[in-house]
Amino acid sequence: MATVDNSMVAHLPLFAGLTAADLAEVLREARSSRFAKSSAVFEQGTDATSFFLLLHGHVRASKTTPSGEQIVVRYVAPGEIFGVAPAIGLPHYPATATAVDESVVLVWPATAWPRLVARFPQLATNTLQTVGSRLQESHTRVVEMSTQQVEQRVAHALLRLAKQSGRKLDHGVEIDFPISRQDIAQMTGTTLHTVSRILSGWEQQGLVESGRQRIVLREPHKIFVLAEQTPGDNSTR
Amino acid sequence: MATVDNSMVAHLPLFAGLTAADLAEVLREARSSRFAKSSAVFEQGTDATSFFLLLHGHVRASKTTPSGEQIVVRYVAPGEIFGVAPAIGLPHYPATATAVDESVVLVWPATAWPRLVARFPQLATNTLQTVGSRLQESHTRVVEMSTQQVEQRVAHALLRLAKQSGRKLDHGVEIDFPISRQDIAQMTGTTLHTVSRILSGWEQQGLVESGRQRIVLREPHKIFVLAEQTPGDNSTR
DNA sequence: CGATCGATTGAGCCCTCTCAAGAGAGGTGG
DNA sequence: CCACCTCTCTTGAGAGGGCTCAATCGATCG
Repeated sequence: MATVDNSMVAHLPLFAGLTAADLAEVLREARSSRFAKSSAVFEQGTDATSFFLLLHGHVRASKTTPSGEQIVVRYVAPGEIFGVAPAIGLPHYPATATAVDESVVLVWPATAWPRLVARFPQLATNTLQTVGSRLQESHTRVVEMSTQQVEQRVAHALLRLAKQSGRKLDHGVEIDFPISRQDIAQMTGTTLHTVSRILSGWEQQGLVESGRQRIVLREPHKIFVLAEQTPGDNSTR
Repeated sequence: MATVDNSMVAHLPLFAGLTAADLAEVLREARSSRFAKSSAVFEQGTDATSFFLLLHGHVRASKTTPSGEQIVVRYVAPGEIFGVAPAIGLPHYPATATAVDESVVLVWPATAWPRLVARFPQLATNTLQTVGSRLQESHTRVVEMSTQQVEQRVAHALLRLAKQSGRKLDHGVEIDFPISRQDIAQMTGTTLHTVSRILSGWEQQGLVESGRQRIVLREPHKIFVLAEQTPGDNSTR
């Protein structure tokens, strides 16, 4: 296992306020690990024995209900921490993490967390900010699911994915990892059929260009307008 | 402003790991404040100048969308912290906090947070756990909104409220603060009309007893069964 | 005792889900 | 390299859960 290149991760929010020496000390406890496309990094319900930082690739965090339905919690982009169950005191992972790409992650043993936090309190503060912004995102999602129609929710979801993991092409912005209609349905609380119909409609209007697990936003601004439009604006809900 | 009674709050998770002397030092920076029923503790979008700990009463955190729709983020019970925007690095409150009861809170100035955390790192760790569990709750809500029908969501919401703020009566469990059909609708992503119809139905079956801003669960177990039942269990969603 | 706010309930509609087929794309093994 | 197989996507038809619109009732409070 090679030493991690410190300079690559030094600027990440997780390590804000740490000196180079501190960083080296933190990284010394981590090992890096590679995950093939579609392989699981960890499974919902299993012991939370590690926490992670994504270096390359993309990871999908999803939850499965007792009755077998799945929902996508979030997509993790490079530079983000995930599997933070140990940091928030959960003995088991509340979700499954799957590499959707060939992915490389840093892995710390859960037992390192208390030690690292005691030594570098900044880590706790930085993680608190990260978890806090995820809480905001989750609340945003609740608001959207409560107040918007499916088409608006899908539009918002795609815009967010494009912002987080978009690759600029000359004819638009492409979501930088394989994503299916089913995935989008699980992000927006609908069915793959409805997502398919919506994307087909957008395709005919020239808003998107999409195929098998692949979506290009051709007219992000028009999609944004779609996302914001309130069909029937009911303020009493 | 009287000194806060330390023994009342010493056992709270926020202060876990602090000595009595530490606690005194933390509390010295807080003042206590009273809020009348229906008054705002803080408003969404305003500067996050303080963070709070609820001592008595109940506080509703709600978000308003640009188009005027409201959703209830959570109800705060005594002993919980709220308005933690300063701790998670938000310059403005992302929601409005309203006392639904006559309520008493401890108030710290936002500027105290960095100082307190530097001096007592345990505070950051403890807050991280709190924010983490709220993230879990929010995800649970997303899962429910994605996979369950309105009746199940209402059942879950009421059971949660009863567990968090239920008062045992001889004929059931009463939600310990005023809560309207509208509030429940805003917690579950539906309309007050649908909530009203559901509760009317339950009332006829003897599951609940309810009135103006008042709900008693007469048969918590039967409501639990209702909450878990999956009408049409669709595992492909 | 009037006014305001919350709750109830009916009627009709529509957005989205469910059920059902089928087509296309990509991967794989012989 | 081709045939096959699987996985994803598409699309139609029909049904229904919950929303919208509308009106009324009841209770609480000043």
